[in-house]
Amino acid sequence: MNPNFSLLSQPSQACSYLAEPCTKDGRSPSPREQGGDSPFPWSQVPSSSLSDPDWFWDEHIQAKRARVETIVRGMCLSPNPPVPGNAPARDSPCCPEKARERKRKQNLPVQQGPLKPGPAGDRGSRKGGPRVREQLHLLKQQLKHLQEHILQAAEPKALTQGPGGSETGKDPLSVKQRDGSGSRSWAVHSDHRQGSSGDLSRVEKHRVSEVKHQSEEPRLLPSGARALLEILKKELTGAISQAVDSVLQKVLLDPSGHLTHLGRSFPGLVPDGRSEPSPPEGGACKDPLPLAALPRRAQPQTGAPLGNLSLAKPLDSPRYPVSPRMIPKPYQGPPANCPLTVPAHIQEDQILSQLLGHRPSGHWRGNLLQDPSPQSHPSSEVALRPWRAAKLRPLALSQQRCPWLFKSTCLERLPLVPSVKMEQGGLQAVRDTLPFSSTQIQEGLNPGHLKKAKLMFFFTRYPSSNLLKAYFPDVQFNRCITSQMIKWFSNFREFYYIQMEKSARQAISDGVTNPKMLVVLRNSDLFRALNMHYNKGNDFEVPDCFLEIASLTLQEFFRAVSAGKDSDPSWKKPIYKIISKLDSDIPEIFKSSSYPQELFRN
DNA sequence: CATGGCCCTG
DNA sequence: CAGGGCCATG
Repeated sequence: MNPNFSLLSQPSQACSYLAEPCTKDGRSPSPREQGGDSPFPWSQVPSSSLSDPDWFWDEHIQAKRARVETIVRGMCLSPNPPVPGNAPARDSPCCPEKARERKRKQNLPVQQGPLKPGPAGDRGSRKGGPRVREQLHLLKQQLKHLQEHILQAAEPKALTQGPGGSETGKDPLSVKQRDGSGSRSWAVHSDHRQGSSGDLSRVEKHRVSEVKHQSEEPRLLPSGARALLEILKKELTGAISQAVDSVLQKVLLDPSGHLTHLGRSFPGLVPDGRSEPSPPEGGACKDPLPLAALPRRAQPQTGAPLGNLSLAKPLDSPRYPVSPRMIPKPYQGPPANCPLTVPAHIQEDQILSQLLGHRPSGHWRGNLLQDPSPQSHPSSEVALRPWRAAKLRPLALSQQRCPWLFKSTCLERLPLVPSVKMEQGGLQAVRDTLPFSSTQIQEGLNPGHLKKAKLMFFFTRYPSSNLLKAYFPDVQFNRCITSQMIKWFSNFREFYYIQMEKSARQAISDGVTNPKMLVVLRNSDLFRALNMHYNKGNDFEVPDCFLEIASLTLQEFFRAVSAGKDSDPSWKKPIYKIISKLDSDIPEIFKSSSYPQELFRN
């Protein structure tokens, strides 16, 4: 018995056990923290606005107004503050252009908002913010005027209310006490955090309170004035409610765009449920390491046991200095047979494919939808079936994809677009401006495809051509392409089996007798070799299931060789047969045509 | 005959 | 990794 080999009690079990030993390594998520989910002013809006005393102004109108004000303030804080002076240069390619866009947008119907945060989301928000603000501003002014009228009409007493302009003029505390909304304020607070429904319900609440107040005040007024007051109030509140609602919708939709934007780094986006999907207490086992503590970049795509987030890189990428942020660890192996991983993948796929993979086509989809050209495919289908869309419009797809594909291929060795954000900004611009001319994404397989194929090898050693077709939606498959890709995997296997055989023989010569003692760990030479081959740059977290398969393969080779079967010319066949049955499901994320982009960074 | 896998070679 | 030959399947 060689004590140097760790024991794998049950080879066929939870994949995440294998790598445990290496589970430490203090990678700190801090750098990402800064760049990632931090800058979301809008996320602060709720709290700041709620803590604002204005909220409890008993005068309902004032309250609404305060809300509007708050929202406006929030908008000002939003990612692209139009505030002069500190305009983030990185995000504004060219100011004149932006201004033009804004102008243009102003003429458009205000609808769009609820339309879906889709592709145009980013731009929409950019222009939407200011636009909404201006609308609000107008409304505010109107409100002011109306209020003045009302107050004049009402009575001098109103003067004490000092409604004029100061939304914070009044002492909120007294107000609070008066209507005993102290506790309610809290409720509202929590409501607000709930999201849209909360906001809506709050609006309702205000409406209710309106009624109450209305019954009180008006009796002091002459009937005529009272009627007028009521009408005005109604109109006012109605208008404001609408405005507020629409603004809220915008605010709530826009951020979602941003969210998805940084999806991978924004914790909130990752359903907490995600932590559950880990294998029955086992997979995550001794990894109570809360998700929060882990580099969050890894989470979203992690559909699997996070068991080994860290085993990650015992190896460091030799040549290219990788900033921590650049190590996305896109995916944690979803143990082939790990249940529970599916939902996560799906979610991830939805999110990513919408904003990553299909962002480009999404762009087109957007156009399609907006431009109801009769001949185009039913937009619903196009919208609903990204893949379909891609297939239906290969030309468009290639046209749009090419530019940035080129770009990334050219820059293959350069730090790659760190995130979607970049793509949205810079690349989108590039895409929009580059001529489609030299684009023949066509039947060509680019290095990205190869890389992706290699990564897929971690999950499947014997992919069917259909599977390949499914996972390379941006490839126009033909006989040639298909066989080339099949050939790739054949080559991958070859290397893989060679390594396995070599390693098995090595173990034998090392005196190992029990195949069960053979386990492929992340710090083993074998793993190093494999990783080097399939995951050069080490920017992908090799899934545990692969390690398990590798271990098994190793053991099989060991058995065969030590049994002297290698004298038989086709002694490997049985092994192949075994291994060929152990393919795992490939994470949905790989279906994203742009997924490999993420990994181009070496 | 077509497809796909393995093997060997460059 | 690509090519080409060989072989097993269907």
